[in-house]
Amino acid sequence: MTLSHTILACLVNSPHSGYDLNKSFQESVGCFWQASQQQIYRELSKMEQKNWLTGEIVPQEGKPDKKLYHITDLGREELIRWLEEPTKMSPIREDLLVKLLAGYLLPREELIEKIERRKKVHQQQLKIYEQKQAEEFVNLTQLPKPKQFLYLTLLRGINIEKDWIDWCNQVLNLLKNDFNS
Amino acid sequence: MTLSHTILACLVNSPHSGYDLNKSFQESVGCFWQASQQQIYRELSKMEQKNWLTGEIVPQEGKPDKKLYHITDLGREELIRWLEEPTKMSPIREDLLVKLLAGYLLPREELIEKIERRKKVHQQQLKIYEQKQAEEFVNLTQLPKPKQFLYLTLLRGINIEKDWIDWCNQVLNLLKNDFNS
DNA sequence: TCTGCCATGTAAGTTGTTACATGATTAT
DNA sequence: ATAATCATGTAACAACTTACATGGCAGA
Repeated sequence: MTLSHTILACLVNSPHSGYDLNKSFQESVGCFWQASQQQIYRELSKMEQKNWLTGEIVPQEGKPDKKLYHITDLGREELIRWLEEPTKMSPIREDLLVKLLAGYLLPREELIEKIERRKKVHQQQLKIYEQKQAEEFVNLTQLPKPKQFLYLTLLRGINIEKDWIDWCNQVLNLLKNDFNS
Repeated sequence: MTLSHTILACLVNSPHSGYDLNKSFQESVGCFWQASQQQIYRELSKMEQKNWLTGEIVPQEGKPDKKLYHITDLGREELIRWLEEPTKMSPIREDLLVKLLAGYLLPREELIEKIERRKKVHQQQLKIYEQKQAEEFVNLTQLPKPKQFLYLTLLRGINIEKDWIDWCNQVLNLLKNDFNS
């Protein structure tokens, strides 16, 4: 159950509403942890019950009320306990690779198109990350700590995307030049 | 539900028992799809009910009977239908990155040790993959098709491991030299 | 004798996905 | 008018994890 710990990590510095968290998960956190809105809200309720968080209802003008969640001492203790735990590797489950495993059942052009489409997706994502890097992380050493550590995760995102693009190129080369149809 | 399709992809060429599949998932398939023994057996039952597979009980000497699963025409059709579908990106959920996000809450040495431990794991896995590459995939163009396509997935495994190692080095450098404790 | 391999499964609980539901405000 | 943004939730189902359970054979 690490979604709860990811949420704790987000709340350590500042309170967030479910809505805020959902946006974070789509933006910064999304490069290493994905969660849907429904998961987030359900998890927040559970965490409030466990007293890892307290919810504060904040009225707003012209907008519906929001519920700001603050981390409690218990929540912070739990986060630190978990941080110190040994870390397991996360499982990989990649549809595209399964399709490639059975790729000889598809017409060659169709397969190549699939890989090329995927390559484009990663190129786009890379662009987004690199833009962020250039905009938000200049003068890295002068930034506040939480921001510095966020940078390390962005770096991972950039590496992953570059790596995917490399692999796509390798595969496209093999499919086009070395594998006979 | 892609576990079933991964299993179909494994069974296209030759029948396997649940036990065989479990081993495949630990070895070759494991670099892009992980599944536990329990998941595999449960999925096989479901697939047999849907008539994607037929089970054949094979008595053995000195060993318990095994149940060999064969793909049916329906199963093959389903696989091809799925292969042609557009492919979504798989979600990433990486504990280590979450820990890094909150890394400023841990003593610096502890964090560095975590990253170094992880780096070793990836170095070991890379060694295994590269050994495989050298042993099973010489004369790539002369190998049978299914083996050629399996190679493309191994290539992905190798890339992933190298990429992790690179990232670990980048992070270790930053933590040791640029980030003040 | 104890570990590991062969071979299959059940049960309970936690996570993740998909679809549905509400309702006001702001911008085009 | 229509869509997008803000903001929160419920319900049902599918998938995954962890623990338990059996039982014979082979080798150190």
